[in-house]
Amino acid sequence: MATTQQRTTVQGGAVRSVLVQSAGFSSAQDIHAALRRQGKPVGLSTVYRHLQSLVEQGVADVIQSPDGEATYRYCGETTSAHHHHLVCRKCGHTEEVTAPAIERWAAQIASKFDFSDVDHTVEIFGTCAPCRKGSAQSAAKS
Amino acid sequence: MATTQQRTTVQGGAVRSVLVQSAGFSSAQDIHAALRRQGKPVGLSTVYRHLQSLVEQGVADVIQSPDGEATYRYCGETTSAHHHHLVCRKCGHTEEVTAPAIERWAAQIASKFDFSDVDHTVEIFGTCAPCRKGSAQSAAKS
DNA sequence: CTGGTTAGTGGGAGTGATTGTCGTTAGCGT
DNA sequence: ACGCTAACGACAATCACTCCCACTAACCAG
Repeated sequence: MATTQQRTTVQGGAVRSVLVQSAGFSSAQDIHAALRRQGKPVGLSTVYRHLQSLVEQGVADVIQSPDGEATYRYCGETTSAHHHHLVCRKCGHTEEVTAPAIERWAAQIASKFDFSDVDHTVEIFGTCAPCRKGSAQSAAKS
Repeated sequence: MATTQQRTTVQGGAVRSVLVQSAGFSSAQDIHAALRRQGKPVGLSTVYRHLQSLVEQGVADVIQSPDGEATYRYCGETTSAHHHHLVCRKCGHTEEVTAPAIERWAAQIASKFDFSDVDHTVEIFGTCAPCRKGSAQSAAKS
């Protein structure tokens, strides 16, 4: 009743599936390209639409890459709780990290300045060991 | 010899001055508009160029606003050290916060997963007390 | 199974931020 | 004051993302 009707479409599943399969964060454009590669020429608009709804449903996370591009990652079932990411800026490999201390700190800071409805973003970028050694990391994206 | 020559231009000073005067984070476009308003029609390219160099010099901070726009803030003299921000998502008021614990935690996480060249972003968004009360805050931006 | 209703689709145009180009302008050392 | 060249600025180009709208196909009766 309350929930708007959601039709299960082929494209919706495809987008979700790509997101699930990809290891780290992928941009909408990446996903669109991957879909075409798989022989499923899903429209760009559709990709964005599904990405947005996945985010709203809480099964996907968005972070803004340093160059201002929005990147998405499937984080649904594994982590119902709030968490953050440690992302390799070369291969895109992502580790999920939780830090209760950070959450507490954020809440503390917020109350200290009397801010309400507090939200926060914490992302750590670095270079993972494999990428550091084999600087020619070309196997990331086929 | 070694250092590249830096010419002190009127426009450079103007951009910097606008950044210093503005309370919170402003987008490049905002700054450009402010400059025109002040009767200094500085070119948009020039604004971006100066903003970038200010960031490189470490006197300005950039964060990506939720809608993907880059926003800049003057953070030079007050804080030579690494710090983060608590931003009111209504009026844009910004508090600077430092958290050695966070820095330590980030470094710890990084070494745990053997990541090097680590960088991180921590931004806290909330609604400050004044904005919460007077929910009809229209005085923020003219 | 069939038909109607309408959410979902797609592609192309539109938008808005940011970058690149290149001839012109104006600091700065001589 | 002169000349060299960094900096400027207007516009074109790019790029991620959104909008529009006619078309397709899911879902629900009958």
